[in-house]
Amino acid sequence: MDLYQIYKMLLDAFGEQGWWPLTDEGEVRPKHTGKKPSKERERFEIVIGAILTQNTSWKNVERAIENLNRENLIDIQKIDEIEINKLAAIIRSAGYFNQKARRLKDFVRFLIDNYDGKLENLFSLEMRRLREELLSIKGIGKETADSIILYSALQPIFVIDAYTKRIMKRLGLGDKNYDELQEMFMSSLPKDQRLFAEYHALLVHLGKNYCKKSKPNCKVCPLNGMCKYPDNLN
DNA sequence: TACCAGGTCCTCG
DNA sequence: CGAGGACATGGT
Repeated sequence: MDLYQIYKMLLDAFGEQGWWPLTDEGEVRPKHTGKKPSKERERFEIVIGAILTQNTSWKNVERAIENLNRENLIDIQKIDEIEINKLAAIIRSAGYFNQKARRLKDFVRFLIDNYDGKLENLFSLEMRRLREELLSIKGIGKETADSIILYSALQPIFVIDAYTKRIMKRLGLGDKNYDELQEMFMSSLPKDQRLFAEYHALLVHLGKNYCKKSKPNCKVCPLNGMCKYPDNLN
């Protein structure tokens, strides 16, 4: 049972997830449409979402993004200009709002200082270099950097999150750290952005609805047959 | 009520 | 390096 077969089982069970959620023109609420970000505004919305969702449920992030949309703040210059306390109040529902307001402002400041305030300039870097640049920004760790690279810059890197770690551990595929898990996925799968995006989304769906931290739904889990702990013994 | 949610930084050993 | 605390809201 290899990682690609697991992918196919999840896709079979859940269908296409349509990540990353994006806000349509004229709307305020992000939706999973499967549409790739084509405009700067859409790419930036993904960056914002990736930062706001750090250790926070997407539901809470969604409200914050709705607020930002209403105020037309999904804009690099406007985030740079707005007073930090006002920004913090607007993203309040996302939790850690003071810290995250600072991180959003740090990100756009970095972009303005080094890349003429344009994501396209930053994203034109080769993937490894892009990752180094993102990781040099305070508040952007591995998962956030990789989410931005995969879903906003559309380059093929595999995102590891708490769900992925928990699922791999429970399946019996190893209690590994971020780098080890990423290496495991990327060395055994075709380096394809679409595949990596869909796979990660499927793992999130599995982790959120089946392989939950407490009270997992092992009985109806599509991976039950190949799991090391099919009855939640761990 | 306590735990959980699509982490990261800082400090300390 | 890895463990432990801080950061904070909203749902169950």
